[in-house]
Amino acid sequence: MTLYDELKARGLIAQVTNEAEISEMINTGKAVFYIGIDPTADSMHVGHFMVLSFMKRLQSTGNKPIVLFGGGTGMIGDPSGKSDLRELMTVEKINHYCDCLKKQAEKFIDFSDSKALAVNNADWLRDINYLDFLRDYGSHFSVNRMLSAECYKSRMEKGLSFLEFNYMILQSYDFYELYKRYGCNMQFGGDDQWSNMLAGTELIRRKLGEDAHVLTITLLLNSDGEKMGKTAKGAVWLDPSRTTPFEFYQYWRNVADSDVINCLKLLTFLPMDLIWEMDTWSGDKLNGAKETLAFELTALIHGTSIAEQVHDTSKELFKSGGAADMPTVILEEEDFTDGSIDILTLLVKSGLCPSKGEARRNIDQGGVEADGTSITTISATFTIEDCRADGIVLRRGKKNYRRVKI
RNA sequence: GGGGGAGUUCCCGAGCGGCCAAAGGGGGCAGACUGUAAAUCUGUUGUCAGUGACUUCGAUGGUUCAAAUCCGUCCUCCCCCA
Repeated sequence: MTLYDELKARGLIAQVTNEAEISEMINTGKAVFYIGIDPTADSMHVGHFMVLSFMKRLQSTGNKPIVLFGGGTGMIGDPSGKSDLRELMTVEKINHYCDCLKKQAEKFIDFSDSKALAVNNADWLRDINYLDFLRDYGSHFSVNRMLSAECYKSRMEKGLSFLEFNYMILQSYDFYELYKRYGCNMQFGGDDQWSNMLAGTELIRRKLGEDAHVLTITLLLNSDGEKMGKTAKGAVWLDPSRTTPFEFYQYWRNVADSDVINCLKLLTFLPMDLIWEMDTWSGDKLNGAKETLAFELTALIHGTSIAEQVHDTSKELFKSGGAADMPTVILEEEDFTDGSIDILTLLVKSGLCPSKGEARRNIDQGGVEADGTSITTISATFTIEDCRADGIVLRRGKKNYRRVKI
């Protein structure tokens, strides 16, 4: 199976401008391609991971990736998929984010011996002269065309500022610039970037009369068509200080039956044969596929040893209700009054409940356990002695554990 | 610049000067059922305290015994006209 066929089989490819040429280039390792990442936070999330592993797949057969950090475009903000104007960030913040993202990218992509390139569009965008730019590039963009683009449509009702409207132009200019500088003739990105990316090929054609290509990567959606990689609390981050490896593992361990195979295809590097095999599984067996998914992804991002660790922890926790290694909170003597602490305070201190009211509710509803026994009254208390040694294993609901000790 | 409309608790969205901590939906959380899945059903969903207190309805200042609801100013957004 050629690389392109595999990418296709995995369902990674959403749209392409010219399949024949693109597959030829990719398969022979001749592609010089770029992917843009805008600095919107100090860590990447799952969407970025897909894009990065896509690069990795291509790099492994000799294609040359360019990672473009949006130090310039970050000043504007991409309106695609956003319902509201994003808050403008300071330059310091943008620069800082770029640095953080770059560090993360280096974990996945091999930048040694210029096998890959990292660039920042701040280098050419921030010093643009407005008038010159308008004359040289603005003339190539049709407002009518732009307005019909999918990424602006949704904003036509909510309102779109001129600032954001320019995003597409700058992204196009990036492509053009990279084409000239590095012979970069392909751009990859999330499928929501299709129109932005396409505009770039158009610009290159108009300015240089040459063809450049675009390929979009399937967005990771669940069977209901919602974006995956998000929790109630926010995104699933790659940075362990934002989303702990345990939480990360659990997120994937808990995906719906209908999404496992898709996730395995899109996110892991497991051979397709194995995934086809898993596709025939059902019931409890399919449940096992989720373990594989969670383990594989955690290993890719946090390393094998950490993946094994959280894998074991999860198993112990859910089988026997206890584990040596689980989120632990250390209490201070001051947390106790007269040598004891009540369950409500304890739940809040442990971080299991955000407020005492919430803690009270969880207890009332029979959702709290301490060391395996369910707590039935909110007046339950624990002594300092209880918290010594291994401490107390608190559990809220089915999946939230915390060990508290002094 | 002129005219009109809107800003409500996580989100959407109702809200008569007192009966509003604020309808309804979504989401979240907990319980039952299960496979750490989905679907379904039940409960719950501002904070603190055992029925009461406290802080919320863009910001700020008023009117009133009493304001999310009335008035002034400001900020933000949307629509129409230019």
